Amino acid sequence: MEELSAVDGLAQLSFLLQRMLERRAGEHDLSIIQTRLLGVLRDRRPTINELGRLLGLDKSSVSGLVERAERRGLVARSPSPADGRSVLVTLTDSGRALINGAAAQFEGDVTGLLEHLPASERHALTRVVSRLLVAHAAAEGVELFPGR
Amino acid sequence: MEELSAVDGLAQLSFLLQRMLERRAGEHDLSIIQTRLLGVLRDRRPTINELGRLLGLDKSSVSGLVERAERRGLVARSPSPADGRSVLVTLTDSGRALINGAAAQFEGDVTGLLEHLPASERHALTRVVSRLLVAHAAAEGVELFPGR
DNA sequence: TATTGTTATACTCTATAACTATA
DNA sequence: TATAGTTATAGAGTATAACAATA
Repeated sequence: MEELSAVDGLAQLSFLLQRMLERRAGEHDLSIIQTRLLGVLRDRRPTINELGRLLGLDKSSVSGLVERAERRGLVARSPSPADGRSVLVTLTDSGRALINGAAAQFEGDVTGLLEHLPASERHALTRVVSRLLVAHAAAEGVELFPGR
Repeated sequence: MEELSAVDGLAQLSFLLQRMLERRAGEHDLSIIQTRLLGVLRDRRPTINELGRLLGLDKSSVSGLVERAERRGLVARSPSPADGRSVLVTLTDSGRALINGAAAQFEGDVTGLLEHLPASERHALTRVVSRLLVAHAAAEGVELFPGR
C-alpha cells in the first residue's frame, strides 16, 4: 500500500480536520474565528487585549469580532471593575449553548474518523501526538494546558 | 505525564500546522488560499471552474483570487484552445519560484517539529496517519493521490 | 505619558445575482 | 437553452493609524 510522506500526511490531516471544523461551524453560521472566540470564552472572561493575545489578532480586529458576536447575542461586554479602560467579554447562555453543541459535533466527527483505526493504533496515535505537542510546547517555552 | 485526549490532541496539532503554514506564507505576502491556489497550479493547468472545484470556492471567488494573483505576476490566464468560453490558469516562473520556496520552508518546519520524536515514534506516526487518511478517503469514496 | 478600546480606512476573501459571450 | 467567466454588490475578517478615555 502506498504511504504518504510524513509532511504530506500531516498537512493533509490538518486540512481534513479544518474542513470538518469549518463544516460544523458553518451549520451554526459560525466562522472558524467566531468558533475560536466562543471556545476561548468557555472558561475565561478576558479583556479585548487578552483576547487579541489568545487569538493572535490586533485589538481592532477583536473589537469588530466581538461586536458582531454581540449583535447576535452570543457574547456580552461588561466594564472591568479593576480598570476603567478595560472591557470584560463573556459568553451569554445562548453563546454557550451554541459552542457546546458545535464542539460536541466536532468531537463526534473526530471520534468517527478515529474509528477507522484499530484500537491499538488509535492509542498509539494519541500517545505520539501528545508527545509531539508537549515537546514542541517545551521547545517554544509555552505552557500547553492553560493555553488555547 | 499528562496526556491530551485524542480529539484535543488532533485539534491542537491541526491548529499548530495551520499556524506554521500561515506564518511561512505570510513571509511571502501570501494568504493560505493564495498559497493553496499556487500549490494546485504546480502540476495542473485548470480552468476557473476546475479551480473552484479543487479549492471549494464559487467561480466568482476564484475569478477575484486569480485576478489578484495575476496582478502580482504569479499566475497567467490564457484562452482555452478547446472551448472559447474557458480560461486556462497557469503558474508564471515567478509564481513557481515563490510556491516552491514556501513549500520547502514549510516542509522544513514540519520536519523540525517531527525531530522532537525518536525515530521509531516518527515512523509510527507516519504510518498511522497514512492509514487514517487512506481509510477516510476510502470511506468517502475519494481517490487520495490525484486530489489536493 | 502610557495603555485600553473604538473608529476610520483600506484591502482580501467570500457568496449571490445579473450579465456577456460562447456552446 | 446551457455553460464559462466576469462584474456589481454586500458582508466578514484583518491590519494600520488616529482618537478619546482612563491610568
